[in-house]
Amino acid sequence: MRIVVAMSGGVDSSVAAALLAEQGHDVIGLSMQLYDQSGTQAFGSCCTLDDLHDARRVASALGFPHYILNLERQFTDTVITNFVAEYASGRTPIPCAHCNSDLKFSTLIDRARGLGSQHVATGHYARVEQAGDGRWLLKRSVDREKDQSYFLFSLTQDQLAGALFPVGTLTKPAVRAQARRLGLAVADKADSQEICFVPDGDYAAFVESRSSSLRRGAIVDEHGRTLATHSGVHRFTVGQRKGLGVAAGTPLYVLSIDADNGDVTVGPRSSLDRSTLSASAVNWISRDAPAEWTPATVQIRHRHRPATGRVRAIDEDRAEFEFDEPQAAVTPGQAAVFYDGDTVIGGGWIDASS
RNA sequence: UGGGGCGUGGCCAAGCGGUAAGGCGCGGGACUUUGGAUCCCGUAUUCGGAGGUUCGAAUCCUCCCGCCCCAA
Repeated sequence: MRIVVAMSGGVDSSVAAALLAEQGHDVIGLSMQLYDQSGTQAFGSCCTLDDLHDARRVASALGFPHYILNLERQFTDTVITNFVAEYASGRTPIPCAHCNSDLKFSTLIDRARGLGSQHVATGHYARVEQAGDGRWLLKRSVDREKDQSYFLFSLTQDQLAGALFPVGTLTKPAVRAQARRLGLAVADKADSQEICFVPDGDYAAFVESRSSSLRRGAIVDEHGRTLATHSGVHRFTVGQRKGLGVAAGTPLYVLSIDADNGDVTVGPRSSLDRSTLSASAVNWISRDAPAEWTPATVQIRHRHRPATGRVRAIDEDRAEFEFDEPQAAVTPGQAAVFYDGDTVIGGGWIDASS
């Protein structure tokens, strides 16, 4: 069948494309150009000119077509706009999750259809399976260390129906081994990390350059006493320890951020624990929204060890989760993804905790 | 300028004659397709200043400088 593969230029998507091509599929490689690269500075880790070039080389070596889509405007309108707005409002965004749902599995899938393909493959470490009732399931990858199902929680049934994750059943070492076997030039390329569109990792400066409403304010303790001032709520995230610039004898962590008055409340690590969370824009995948408390595990950030507890839907849009054991730093803006074993039940964006 | 206390790295702070603990902060690294966390490493040739005593002082003595408290 004809399959469009989203190629970032990294090892994973390259191997994904190569394996599908090797299996005899009619592969078309697509790469997304996401931001202006007129500058010569070294951009982050994904989708740079060099990466696009790497993707092209892989496609060329394996003999399938490769096209570059200029999605700068869409990327700016969705991912970057959301990123900046979230930070400006005192929340902590996950651009990768938005990139997946807003670009890779929406815009890209549209282009795929235009190319006569119903399928989009990526290099994500996750699995898609169809249940007996026809429902599409999103599951963790075989390599639990690399699992990226967390970033894919918002995929709809339609999107999952057309999604393929060829490396989801492989371990990372196996993927690299495949890359070497296939003679791919990217076999030893470093894993990507950090925010791809922030060149030097200074996301605060990035936000400052794109936002007109930066909220300055005070760093206060749990009793409301001012300890210091800060130059913007976007520079903080719940659970943050470093960068507060306040020496208190004992480590201080950001407990909450109030973008309305600019207060960043800090306190000891023990004050970070929460026993419940609520999330909105919840996407239910493996089942319909549960009206009753349902046993589940939840991941509240990438690489968070899943916590046990129970979940239920509050209404059409929202869900709440009760932890068996308190969890530290439940952060608004991050995703809460509910699992039943390896299967994603659903997930949403955290907006409160208690 | 009566009485008392104190001045140790950016902050806090041990040490009170034997050759500068520790915490926080900060810097670097590891980890990581978000941010954060976590872990590891680093961070005062020098103790407000100048003399003196001593084999040897941040630690004892003298003077000076600067803070704080009480009393006026």
